[in-house]
Amino acid sequence: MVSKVERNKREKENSLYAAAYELFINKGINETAINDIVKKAGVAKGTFYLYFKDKYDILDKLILDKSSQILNEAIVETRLKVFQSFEEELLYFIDYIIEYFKENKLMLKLIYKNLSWGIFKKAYRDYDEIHEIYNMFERGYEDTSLPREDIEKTLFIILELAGSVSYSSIILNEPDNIDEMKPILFDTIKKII
Amino acid sequence: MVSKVERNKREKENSLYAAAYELFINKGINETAINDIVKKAGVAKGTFYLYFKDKYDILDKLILDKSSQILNEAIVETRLKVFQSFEEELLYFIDYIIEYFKENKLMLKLIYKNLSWGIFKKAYRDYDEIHEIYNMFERGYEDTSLPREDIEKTLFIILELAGSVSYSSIILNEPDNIDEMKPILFDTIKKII
Amino acid sequence: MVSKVERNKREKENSLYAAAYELFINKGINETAINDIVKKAGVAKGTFYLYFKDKYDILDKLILDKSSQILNEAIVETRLKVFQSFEEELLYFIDYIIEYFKENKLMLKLIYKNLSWGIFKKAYRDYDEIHEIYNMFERGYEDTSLPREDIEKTLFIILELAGSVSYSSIILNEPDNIDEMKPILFDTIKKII
Amino acid sequence: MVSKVERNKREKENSLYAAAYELFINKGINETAINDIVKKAGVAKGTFYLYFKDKYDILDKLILDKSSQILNEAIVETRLKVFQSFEEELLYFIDYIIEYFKENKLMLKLIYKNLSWGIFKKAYRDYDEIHEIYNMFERGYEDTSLPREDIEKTLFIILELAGSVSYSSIILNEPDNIDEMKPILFDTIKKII
DNA sequence: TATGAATGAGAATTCATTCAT
DNA sequence: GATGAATGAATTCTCATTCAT
Repeated sequence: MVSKVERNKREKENSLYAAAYELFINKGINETAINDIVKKAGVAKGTFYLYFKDKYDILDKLILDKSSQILNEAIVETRLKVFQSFEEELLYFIDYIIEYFKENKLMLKLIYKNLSWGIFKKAYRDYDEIHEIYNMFERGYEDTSLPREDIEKTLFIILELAGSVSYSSIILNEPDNIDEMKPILFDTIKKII
Repeated sequence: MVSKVERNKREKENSLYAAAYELFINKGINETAINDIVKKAGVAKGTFYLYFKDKYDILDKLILDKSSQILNEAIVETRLKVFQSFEEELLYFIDYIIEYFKENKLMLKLIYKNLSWGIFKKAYRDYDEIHEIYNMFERGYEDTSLPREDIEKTLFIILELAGSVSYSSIILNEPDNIDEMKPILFDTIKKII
Repeated sequence: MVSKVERNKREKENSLYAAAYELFINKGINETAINDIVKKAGVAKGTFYLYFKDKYDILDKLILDKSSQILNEAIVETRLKVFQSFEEELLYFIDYIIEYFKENKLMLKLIYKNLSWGIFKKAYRDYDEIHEIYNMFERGYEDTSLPREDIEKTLFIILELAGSVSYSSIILNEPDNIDEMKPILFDTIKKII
Repeated sequence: MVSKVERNKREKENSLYAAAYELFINKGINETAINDIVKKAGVAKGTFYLYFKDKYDILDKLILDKSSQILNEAIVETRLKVFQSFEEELLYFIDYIIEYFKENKLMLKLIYKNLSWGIFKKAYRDYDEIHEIYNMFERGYEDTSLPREDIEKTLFIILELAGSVSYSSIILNEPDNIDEMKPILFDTIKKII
């Protein structure tokens, strides 16, 4: 059973997360002070330090949490569908994430600029569902003689490509908006796999 | 003739650039104070504000300057060589930049995290040599029926891909070091064009 | 019961008020830096911003406080006396304030140059005693058919007159010192009421 | 004959005056830097110091100039008219100034808050026309046995009264707007003389 | 006279962190 | 665990004034 005290702790921590997310998104990270976070969260300044080391600690945890969540959602959704080919499956997965970020531009901004592979590797260890991305990809290549490492690297390259092109087109509309870029991006990915 | 005063101004401005670059690279942007910059540059604090609005102003100008410079160098070097094919030419150009950043990791870190396409578009307008990248690419496609815009977008995609993969492998060794990644990156580019 | 913390806060705030007053009076407002205030008050610089927005915030509050205090003192003293006529009562009240400022020239200087009617209206709302001035005046006019508004305006005119003449004669000895000006000022007021 | 050099000097000085006036009026004195003034005037920073000691030097001269000018205008206009009585004449004179400031609120603000009697006495010495105010007043009292000094003081009192009431009603609409205050102000002045 | 780049002291303000309650 | 007043170093930025040209 979770005690009342325990629940209260969780609530405080969560309100800190929620406040920090809101502020990082809207004001930017540099412009957000711990003071702002605790005020918005409705807790005392000292309380922040009971849960987090500093601003970058809560930022990292936030990024990790949000990005894992989105990836997981995309995986779950992809698994629910049936596809004719691996290509179709992969593009559906990527498209799902792109559509998500189209609706959540600010979150994309926050995540993309601050998601380091260091954080991501942690997620890879801790969150089982993330492995599923790799598994899907590996299944797609199981008939080829490509060494396992090269498969991994190719996956990485595709994800980097999709990530950087999406970021640029969604956030900056450069070189064009995401809907114009998608066909070319998808064509390019098809060529790669 | 350039007057003594004019020469003196240039010197101050340049020493500010040099100092800021050194500090941004080694200490990081957040950790560098205007105070640090002027001290290193050997000018008075007020002098900084004579030339720049704030820290981010000098940063933007620095990024623009350094990245244009590198691109230009790569273009010039590529033009000096003779190639059998467009593919060979493009890869030489990309390789030149990758090799440059392999030797200047800190500069890559500074530029990649802070180069916005907004800055870059400015460079595209102001620095003639940058157009040359596009021209090279266009010549490569002159026999195809691809519309001009799609050529542009494809170039963009290739540069984004090369950029993000290089950054990740040079700076973070993820998913592997740059020398291991290069063959796969180049293969991928070949598939795309 | 007032907690220790609460008492401590009050002490800090008061020492800031006292220090600011001393400095504004003796050095002038422009010449007083926040630094001077906190040093004199014996608190940390940040503490100032815990209580006040900036220099003009503490100034306004100070002016409001001091002027309300003096007005209140004058009202209380006037109420203690018995007068033959309203004229006598009003002149006693005005004289009380003039005499006070004769002894506190610097305070007069500070208040007069910075007391805006905006601040004063706030005092009128918040400090009950201030209403008493108006009540006294109204009683003096209760037999006349003058509309209420005109009574108010006449009071205003008399206070403006007394204020500006006192300021000029006490601070600048213009056109003569206050003791020479008083008979004429009082004659003038008698003519008005 | 005025040399070209001489004319040029005057132009610079005048443009400094004009710029300072504009800025003092619109931004306030504290918020106006010498930098702002020279920029607006289109002269070099050093030039300012060839003509003025500091910000308060140009301010004083400006105030003196503007207020003398207005007084003079009022005097000239008053002299052009014929009046039935001295009372009528004085009120016309005061009304002229009030109407002027009704149209130039910002100038009133600047002048009233910064016109010290010290400056004004200087004007009294230097500008002949100003004596005319006193002369007009004295003529009004020439049949009385009032000593000269008391006449002067009464004039002073009336001007202070008119000044402070006008300022308050024009700038702050306190206790009412100037058009509502005028009848009472004029009645009061009538009672005084 | 006129210029305007350079100065650097100093003013305002922020903010992470501590710690007594 | 939770609080929030207090701290003061650090940072940004301003601006009057000088002086070589």
